[in-house]
Amino acid sequence: MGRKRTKSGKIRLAEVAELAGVSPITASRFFRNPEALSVAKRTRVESAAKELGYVPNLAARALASQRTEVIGVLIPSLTNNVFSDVLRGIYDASEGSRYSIQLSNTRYSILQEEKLLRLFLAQKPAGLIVTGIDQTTESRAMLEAADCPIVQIMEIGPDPVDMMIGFSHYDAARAAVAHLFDQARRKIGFIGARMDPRVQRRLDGYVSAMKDAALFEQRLVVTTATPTSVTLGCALFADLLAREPDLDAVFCANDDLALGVLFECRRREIAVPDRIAIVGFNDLEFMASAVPTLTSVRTNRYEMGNTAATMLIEAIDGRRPEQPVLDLGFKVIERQSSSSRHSDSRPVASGAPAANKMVALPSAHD
Amino acid sequence: MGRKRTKSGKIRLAEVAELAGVSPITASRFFRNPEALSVAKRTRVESAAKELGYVPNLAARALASQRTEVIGVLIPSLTNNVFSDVLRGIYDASEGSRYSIQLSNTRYSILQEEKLLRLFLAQKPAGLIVTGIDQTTESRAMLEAADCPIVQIMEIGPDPVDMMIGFSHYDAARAAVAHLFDQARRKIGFIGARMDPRVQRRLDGYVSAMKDAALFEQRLVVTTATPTSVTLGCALFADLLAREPDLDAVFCANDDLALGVLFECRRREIAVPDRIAIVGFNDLEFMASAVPTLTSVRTNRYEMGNTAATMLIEAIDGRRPEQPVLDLGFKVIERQSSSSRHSDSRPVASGAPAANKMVALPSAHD
DNA sequence: GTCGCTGCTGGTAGCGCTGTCAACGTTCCT
DNA sequence: AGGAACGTTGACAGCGCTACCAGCAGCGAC
Repeated sequence: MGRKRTKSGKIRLAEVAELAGVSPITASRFFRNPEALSVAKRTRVESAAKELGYVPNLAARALASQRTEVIGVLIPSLTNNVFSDVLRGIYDASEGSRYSIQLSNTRYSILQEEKLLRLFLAQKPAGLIVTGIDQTTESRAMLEAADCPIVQIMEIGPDPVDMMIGFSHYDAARAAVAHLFDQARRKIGFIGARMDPRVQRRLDGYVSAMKDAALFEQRLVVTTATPTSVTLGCALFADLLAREPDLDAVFCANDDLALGVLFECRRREIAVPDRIAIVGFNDLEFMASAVPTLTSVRTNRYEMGNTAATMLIEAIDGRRPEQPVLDLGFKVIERQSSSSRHSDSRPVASGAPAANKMVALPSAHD
Repeated sequence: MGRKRTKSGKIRLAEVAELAGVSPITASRFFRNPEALSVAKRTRVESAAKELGYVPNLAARALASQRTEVIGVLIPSLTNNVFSDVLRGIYDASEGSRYSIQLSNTRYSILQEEKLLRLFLAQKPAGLIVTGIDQTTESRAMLEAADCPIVQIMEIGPDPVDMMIGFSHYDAARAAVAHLFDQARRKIGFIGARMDPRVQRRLDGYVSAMKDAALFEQRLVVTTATPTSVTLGCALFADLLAREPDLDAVFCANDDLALGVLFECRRREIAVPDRIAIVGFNDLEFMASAVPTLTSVRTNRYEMGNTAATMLIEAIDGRRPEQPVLDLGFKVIERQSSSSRHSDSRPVASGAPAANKMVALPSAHD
């Protein structure tokens, strides 16, 4: 196809305009608001651009228009599976739009977040996606003063900067504990790693549910600031069991920890769920394939990222959502690891788990 | 810190220059090449910039200098753990440099890759990181014509566009099979998903090793184009076992599949490693915690991304590496799942050329 | 027929920065 | 002493695009 662009690779808007027989400004308008052109000129510019293989110079556009077509995304981790799902949703939503994603990693530090935010804002982004609701005062002020749409993701809270999409980690944890109560479990331990604000809120939910049932004891809780891993799940569970040998269930703040607990149980020949029930959080793919299959709290991570980016783009284009705060809810997916009904020896023709029983439905709005 | 910038948020280089008592161009030089200034002016500009909270306008800089400070990164998947480690390495290396990362997802499509490449190149990136060595002819031509440094990552091959960093998937697979031979395994199955070029080369390595030992049989190979998952590992293993009940080992093209195989063995009460040995690929964190612990081929993913970005940035700044192709090697980490000795993990084979020192995988848990 | 409106088009004037080159002062050589 | 060489600085002229506003038809309303 491309044949004319052999001159020197410098196809400017002016060249397109010349070939189309219009002024540069008309050609410019074609790319920003084609409807404003007469049909005749529109087709002329279109074919001229295609013929020349014109690609707009984004830097010039940004300089002249005083705004960029960049969406800044601040997330705490690039490794955590949870965020890679969210990110995929964001990238998928940005494809086909004219916005590009600029990603930065805060490494779970709100000071780092503040620094990155300052950097982003200086470039006048078209929009911003930030993780969580626990910004520094300074960050909060910058976000509030920013003249672009902003979406906070991963959780919901009472006081959105602008838009917000997520779910209540507190309610989700309470639902997980309630499920274990349903299974007649009483001595329910909690293990958590990293203890970022969202994990902390899961712990808070666990604590409140346990207190409501007058079953809370501090020694049932084992946490660490160390980043999460399966190996860490093994170790934390070992600690918990040493403290509390009568344990009959563990609620893990994420699925990696839950898998570690499962492995540790197997290593020690502790029957799951007969002696100890296990519940994880996030419902990563492997939970349904483990043996026994592992109960978890399903969260809508891809959808969260996708919806956040979609809402943001719509807001940038002037179509603000009628409902700026969106609760995506969660579901407790009951599987063998916490089920009293012994469906243990199932047909083994395939690795696919049997149908899952849903326990709780989307969370309430705050 | 920032106090003076309350005027109107429009601090330009001219303001900084004025406050520092120099010409704008001198102030500009301060940010690009501070060494070119006298010490007196340098400190004056520096403090003026800090006082005003000056942040350069990247769009203006890009327009005037005809180049951007963007490094384009093309990867096939945002979800795969392997790439999130690589990405983390890239982002870590880019921090502190003046380059920012622009990430795009090819979704394992070389046509999509070609399209994205065209898009990137039009913006004159400072450098490019692309995955693998299997580009379309058109992509290859564009890469060759690009006037920026380029690093191909994830594997090494005979004909680098520019720089290249990775390891031989073929050799790694051969080493894995050799390890199984050492453990007196003969009927070694292969399961693979997605079958992208790198997985294909692992299969090639497996096939060649098996043929060398006159043990190759087509029915030992089960593959699918479906994206990988633990559940898929269960299913593929079930297929394999149905075809070949006498199987005594499985080499899995990645660790998710290996975990699925382990779960399926447990479900069917097949003893691992007594009846069937399992070897995975990549050595993700959980492999060391599974019960039994799972043998895998360790690859240096974080280091690959980190080194690629570091090399690229150095090359952009004019310091090209003396060695443009870097083989990061691999190690077969023997664990219980393939060991007749039921021992702890130990490396048994290493694919790194003598010239390259093996650096331990930086903790994949984050 | 004139007025004002709407729809489309074009001219002018930058956006904030850097490439290029010239000019200056100083040092060091011959 | 003359001048070459260097280090340092500044003037100028855009980079490619778009905001803003003006102009100009064509139309209906009075």
